[in-house]
Amino acid sequence: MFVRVTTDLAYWANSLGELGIASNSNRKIRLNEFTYKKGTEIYGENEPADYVYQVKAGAVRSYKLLSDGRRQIGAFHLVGDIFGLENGTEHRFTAEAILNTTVRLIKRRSLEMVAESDAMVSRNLLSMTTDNLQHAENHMLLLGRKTSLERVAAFLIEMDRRLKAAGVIPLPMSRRDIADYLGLTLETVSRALSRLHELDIIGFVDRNQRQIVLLNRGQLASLDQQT
Amino acid sequence: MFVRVTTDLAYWANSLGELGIASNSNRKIRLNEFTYKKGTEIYGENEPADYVYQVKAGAVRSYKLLSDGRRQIGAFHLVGDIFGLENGTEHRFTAEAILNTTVRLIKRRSLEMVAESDAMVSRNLLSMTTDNLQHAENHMLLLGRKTSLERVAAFLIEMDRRLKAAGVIPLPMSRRDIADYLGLTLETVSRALSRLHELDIIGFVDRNQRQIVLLNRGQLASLDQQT
DNA sequence: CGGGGGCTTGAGGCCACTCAACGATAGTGG
DNA sequence: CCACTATCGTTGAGTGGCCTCAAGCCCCCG
Repeated sequence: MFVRVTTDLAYWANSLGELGIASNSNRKIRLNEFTYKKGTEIYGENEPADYVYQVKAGAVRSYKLLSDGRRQIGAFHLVGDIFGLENGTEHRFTAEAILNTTVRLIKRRSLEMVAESDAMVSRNLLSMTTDNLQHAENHMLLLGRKTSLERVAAFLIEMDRRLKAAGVIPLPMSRRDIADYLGLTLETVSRALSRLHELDIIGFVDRNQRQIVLLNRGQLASLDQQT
Repeated sequence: MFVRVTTDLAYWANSLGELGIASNSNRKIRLNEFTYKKGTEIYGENEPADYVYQVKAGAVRSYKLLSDGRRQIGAFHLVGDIFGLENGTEHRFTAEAILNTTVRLIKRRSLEMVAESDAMVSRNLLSMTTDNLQHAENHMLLLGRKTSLERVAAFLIEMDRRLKAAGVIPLPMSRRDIADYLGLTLETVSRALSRLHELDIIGFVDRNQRQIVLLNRGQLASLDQQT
């Protein structure tokens, strides 16, 4: 019933190798790596989507802009995440490095070739797209119907799940990034975090408040009115 | 580069037939039809996803609920649209008929079997999922960052594109549905529509205000701050 | 004809936004 | 190594856009 899913570019590169498909003139398939400095753009909205990316180190934000500068971040990409995978030929978001970030790259065309002959890779592509869709669907509920406190609670729960390191959550993104992800202002995010701190639901570790520890996960979960 | 996409259950049923796969004991693949009365549930969130649906007549809303009743409609499904397609085994939305609605059904398992051997159907599945994802991505921007007037303008533009009939837009859904789609209250939607009417951007045709005509599409588009 | 649902409109309230000030920190250049 | 500056985060005061509550109209439908 369930299909094993390998969301790793290395697997796909291997598949390319096994198929005897060489990238450029090399016989061996090589995953190219590239490092982006903090704050730099990886690709822009509506640019041709020639590559697919996987975060090796660092963190990335994907966002859309309105003409007057209002920004909506659609997703954060953390270590291991694959992003920039589009079905069409153009990127639908702008992607920027939040920290100095190293990514692995694979040519979109190569990936399409693997998918053509490897049903498992093809299934993985669909599965990844579905995961993205599911995330977007849940996020629509958050953006359309949740209060500021519920949004921030949901955000912390998501980040706890995705990047917990020894009990603390080392957030790579700023309050403004969080706000633009949650459809709030940075002040509202800050006030919500202060409130959670007052209530002894979260604790701050470092001075710039980027490391957070969950003191009461149950209470946090109850603040986010899930489904 | 571009692949022809056939988003029609009839095509998939044909593919099943060509593959010699019969549904149940019948030799011929038959697309079952079913009619739901206005307001009835087609499937519920978290129910097993055994079927995929295509709207033949009527209209459908897909939504998520919070425990206290807050509702977020993720999409409206109009004539021709396919919905209920999940990659996992469970539906992620509740689907309800807005009007008396006739749907065509196909077994999910059958569809998976076609996709297994027909690369084109497989591509179509990915393409449909991508379309849904793209819609959700745009909707996140709307829900997170647009004003009430911009949301309503965007809604009218979307509906104009999707169900225009001889210049007028015959909206199947109530103000409450529109509000739950746009992350607003029904009163705010009503006020926005009145405002657009005052500005001579839209006109009402019938008494219950469900038919709308766009008098100035350009002005409407400029009210919705696209990308 | 009576009841109920859908829509509009008005009055008032509240939650998140705006504007502002301030402290702390990290990055920069001398 | 140390000012200097820009950036980030918090907090307070006041505003405003959307929500809440309410009333009334119209139409559909029993």
